[in-house]
Amino acid sequence: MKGSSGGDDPASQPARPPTVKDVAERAQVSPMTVSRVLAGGANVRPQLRRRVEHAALELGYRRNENARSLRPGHKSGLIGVTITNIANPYYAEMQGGIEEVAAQANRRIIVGNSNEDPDRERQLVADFIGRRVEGLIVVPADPAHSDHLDSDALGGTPIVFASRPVPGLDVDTVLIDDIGGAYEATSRLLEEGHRQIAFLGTRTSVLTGQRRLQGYRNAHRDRNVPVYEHLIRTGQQEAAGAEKALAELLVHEVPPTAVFSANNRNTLGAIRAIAKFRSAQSQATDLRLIGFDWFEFADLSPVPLSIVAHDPRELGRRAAQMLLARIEGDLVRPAETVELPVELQLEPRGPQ
Amino acid sequence: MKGSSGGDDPASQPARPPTVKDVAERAQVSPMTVSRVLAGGANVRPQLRRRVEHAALELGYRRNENARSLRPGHKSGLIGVTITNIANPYYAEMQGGIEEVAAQANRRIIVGNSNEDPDRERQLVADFIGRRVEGLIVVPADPAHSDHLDSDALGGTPIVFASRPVPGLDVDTVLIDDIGGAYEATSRLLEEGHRQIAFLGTRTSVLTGQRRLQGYRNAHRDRNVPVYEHLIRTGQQEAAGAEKALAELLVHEVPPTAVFSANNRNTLGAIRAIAKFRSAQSQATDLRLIGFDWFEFADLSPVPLSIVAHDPRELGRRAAQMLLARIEGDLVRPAETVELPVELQLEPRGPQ
DNA sequence: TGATTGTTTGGTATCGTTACCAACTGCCTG
DNA sequence: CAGGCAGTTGGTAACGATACCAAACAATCA
Repeated sequence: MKGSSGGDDPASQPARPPTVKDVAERAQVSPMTVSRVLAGGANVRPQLRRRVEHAALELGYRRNENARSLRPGHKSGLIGVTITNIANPYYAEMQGGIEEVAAQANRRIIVGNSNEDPDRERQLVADFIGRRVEGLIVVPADPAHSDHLDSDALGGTPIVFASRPVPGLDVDTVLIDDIGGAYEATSRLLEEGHRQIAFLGTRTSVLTGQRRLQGYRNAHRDRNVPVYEHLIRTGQQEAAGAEKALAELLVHEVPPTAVFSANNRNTLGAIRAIAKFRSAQSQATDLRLIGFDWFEFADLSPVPLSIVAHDPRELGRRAAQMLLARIEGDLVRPAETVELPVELQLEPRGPQ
Repeated sequence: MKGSSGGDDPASQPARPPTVKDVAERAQVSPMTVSRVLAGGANVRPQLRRRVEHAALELGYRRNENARSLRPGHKSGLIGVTITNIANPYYAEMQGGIEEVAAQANRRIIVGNSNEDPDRERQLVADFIGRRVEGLIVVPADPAHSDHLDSDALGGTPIVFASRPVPGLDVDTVLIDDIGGAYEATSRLLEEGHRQIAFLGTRTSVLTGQRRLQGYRNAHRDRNVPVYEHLIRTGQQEAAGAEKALAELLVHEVPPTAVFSANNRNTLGAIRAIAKFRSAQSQATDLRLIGFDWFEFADLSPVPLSIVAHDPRELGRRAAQMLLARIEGDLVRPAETVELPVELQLEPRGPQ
């Protein structure tokens, strides 16, 4: 490296990155020879090879991958990822899993935040395809507006849905076993003798929430235990709403003796509601609480808590693996949906 | 769109994405006219324009951005981001802030996980430059091994360091006010009358940790309060280590009456240690605890807690803004270091 | 020595796109 | 009716890299 920053002459050069041609001139060879050296140096005289390597180093030459990917047979090495909310630790973990597998396959990920907006998602996907990504991993923003995710619309670019299904599209999908996890948790509560179990969840247009409610209902049905509809409270996206909802239920004439909360936001609200209710009442009326999703510091909950734990990182890994399988040839295999197992932890443990 | 997936003939075509040439043939015009239509359609007869638009839609044509970025004057629209640990919610938030600002400037981010390994970081940066990213945002893995981040080595690609400084490199940097935050927290404890304040932190090769320790020392120095060196415990990267370290201090002959913990991992360990110590002792010996970093559910801590809160999302935003300023022309302004303010929250609040 | 083989090197064309220029159209003006 | 002009269209070249072929050369054998 030379001492100055940028090109050779700070003033005269317009700081254009060097090309094979520049390296070739400096090494007094043809561009082809430079290309050959950079490709491994087979069938190049050692003397020339050293000269070229030296010139490349001096100029700070880097192959232009965009130009390279233009040539027939070459791929971009990019995988496009759209996430509904990057800042959510759950999806952050998932992205970590995707990146891990992609990196092993020498691919980079290009990430966009759809912010739960299908229009934004459409733009992002269009941009990614324009960059000739080899494949897409998408957390679908809205199953009802997903025409742009149809394989026809993608022109053959492989795609995998992560975390949320899109009914009607025949596409590889990786999900958490929402139904099974909710079923297991509810069953546990029923087996412990509870007959009035509150359900706290998000709005049911989020399919994940819908599936967890279904597991709750299935568990009741299979044991011939009636569901108290007034104990089912959906629509709480944030902790504050969940706290309010449970607080109302606790003073109902038929109050719950146990609570199943369908995600960690609702669990947090439930914990607060129970903690406040306990300090208001003189006796220690501890409600039984099971929540879907692990969260940091779950083991420090001031209220006894069990959780349905799962591994978003593994979800990301699996999605990336399925995508790479498609990319590396298997385009005919029928679309597949994988449901990752969950684990009912009676005592929450540390990070997974 | 046609009914079949991929090209026109599922069997005969090798599923190559359509090009301007394909669209031109179908619309019975020259490639140039197609290009013009796609560029906005100025000076094209409406009839032809419609024919081209129709043909493009039918074929599912998308401009190849890689080919486009090859032409002089055009940029890649990519920003490279390397993070030491994507799964850490702190950096996930930061990435969210970067993406937000980048998206507004119609840029995509391409993300790699360095996993605290400077070699991996070097590879990622090389790859990004090969893809002709317009700029880089890097959380430096190891300040001592950062030659590859020198502006000479980058060949003029603008770079911004986020969250951690690299002494010796004259580069735009966005930091948290570590020293000030630690100073403020420690000062508060001293003003409350505490004279034996434990310090829990990471290994000091992480400069962030080093800066927080400095703030702790400065607060003592400015008030002429001696520091008990045995109360300073660094080297705990995870909660388990922090719990053990504090447990040892609590049975020391000169035990702490308050604890300052320099990051959320250590805070978690401290909470656990204090909770266990409290239940072991019969009396309620509540240690005063202040921790650096906000974390989810901090308000649910079973042990009284104050925190030094800051906003990683804003950090990401600022880094992206500084980078974009460089990209969009301002290459001569001298390198700048910004320290974002922190807030001492005596009662932890919800997410920022 | 001439023919044959193998190695090293460079010229040319191409990937997909678009800037630039040239050519052509139809229309208006002098 | 020639000349000019605005509007429209297509040909050519270039961005950076490299696969393919051909040329030049050295080494080997009959």
